[in-house]
Amino acid sequence: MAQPIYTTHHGMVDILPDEVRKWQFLENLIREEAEKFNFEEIRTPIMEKTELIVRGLGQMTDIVSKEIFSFSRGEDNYVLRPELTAPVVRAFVENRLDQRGGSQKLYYIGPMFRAERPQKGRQRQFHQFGLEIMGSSDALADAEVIAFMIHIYHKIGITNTTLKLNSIGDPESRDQYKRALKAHLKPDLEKLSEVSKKRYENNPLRILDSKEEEDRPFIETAPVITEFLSEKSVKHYNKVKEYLGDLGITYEEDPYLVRGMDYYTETAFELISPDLGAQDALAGGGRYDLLVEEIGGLPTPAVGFAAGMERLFIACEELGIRLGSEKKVDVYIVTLGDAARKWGLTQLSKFREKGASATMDYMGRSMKAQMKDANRENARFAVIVGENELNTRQFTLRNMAASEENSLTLDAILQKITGHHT
RNA sequence: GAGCCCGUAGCUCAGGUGGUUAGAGCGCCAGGUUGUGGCCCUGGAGGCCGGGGGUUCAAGUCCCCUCGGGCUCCCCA
Repeated sequence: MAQPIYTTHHGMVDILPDEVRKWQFLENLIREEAEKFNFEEIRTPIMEKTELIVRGLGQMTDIVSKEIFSFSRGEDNYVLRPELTAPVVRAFVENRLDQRGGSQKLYYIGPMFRAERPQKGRQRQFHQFGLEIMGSSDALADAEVIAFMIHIYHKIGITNTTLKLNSIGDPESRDQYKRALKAHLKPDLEKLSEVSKKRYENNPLRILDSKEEEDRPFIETAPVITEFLSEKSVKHYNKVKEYLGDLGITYEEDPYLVRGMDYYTETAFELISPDLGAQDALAGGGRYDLLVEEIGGLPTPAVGFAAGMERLFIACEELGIRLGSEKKVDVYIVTLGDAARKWGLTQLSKFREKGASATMDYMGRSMKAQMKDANRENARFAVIVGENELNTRQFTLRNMAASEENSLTLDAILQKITGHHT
């Protein structure tokens, strides 16, 4: 096929009208449900200062070290946001949202950017929705965040998921654990995979979710982080599990679950779906009690999650779930001749004012072609107007699905259509 | 960053061992019905066979390069 001159960037896709319908459906659902949970939407810029993302997520993370779209303007370096927790925290601090009192419950929907090699369920521009509760260290907050996440998938009909749960504790117990883990691995360091060798120094925890075959035996015998948790962390983790139990949410504890960003503390979780293929994480999140302070705010505990929207759609497709409705229009004005076309143009607004959607042909096509178009557009009614109708002021109203026609005045037609409508 | 697979109409795909005007279904447009959609029939538009180079009398078909796409590893949403 002849190649188009201009195309989207590798891994970035156009969302076309037929697809947008399901996006709007999902976005509306998220907004409705988030409002029910009393969350408020926050929108932040697409780009952020590089320093925020590097400090927030951690220099050594995969995202920062190799997946960032960055550019500079003058002295300043920017990145296209790869996730939204750090930007939301920035906005929280910058705008002193803590001064609104109580805990802040925020949700977001929007595009993120990561310069990875695209594959199924992975794009360079992708979309996430998520929420953050800022200001509470209570396990109730963890439970609510997880409950909302699960709730959305259940609403849609995606129920065959696994919630993986872990606690990575506070920094002190994590340091102790790191030391123990390194001590455990040290004798066999040479036998570990290349990636793991590198991580041994700068990010030993991530060795735990290595999928390299050669690492498996050493991971299996490794100490488990839960044994190193402080009393406080254990208490928190137990509370989270207790609350999830109260909510009837089942989970699977996974002591090897370590999340990709450095800012996580205590609770970590991921929602996995068997319908996604290689990229099986639908959503993930956790607690980040130190991030606000790290970024320059007052010490503020927080917890949140982010979910991939494209991945949610993939799961829907696998499960045969259709989101959103068919396109349709209430009225299609079919005209014959110039006078009728002019009449049609001026009458469209009458229908629109009454709350009905209305359209007509713009291409001067035959009546047959217009009827065909009305059918394709899924019109509920066709209003047919030619010379006869203009003279008698009696217009033909055709119910497309029923194939019934009546000759009526415009007022009667308006009433009939909008009556049906409300 | 590494591996594997694939590029023929808008879409899904046919085109044995190279052979003359490159096909089908769906979709699109028009006609059959001088004022009536979906079904049916007929016709039409639409392809530098992703691009470049090579082999050959002859390349959609064989070889090389390149671009684009898909999947996988790593990691994440």
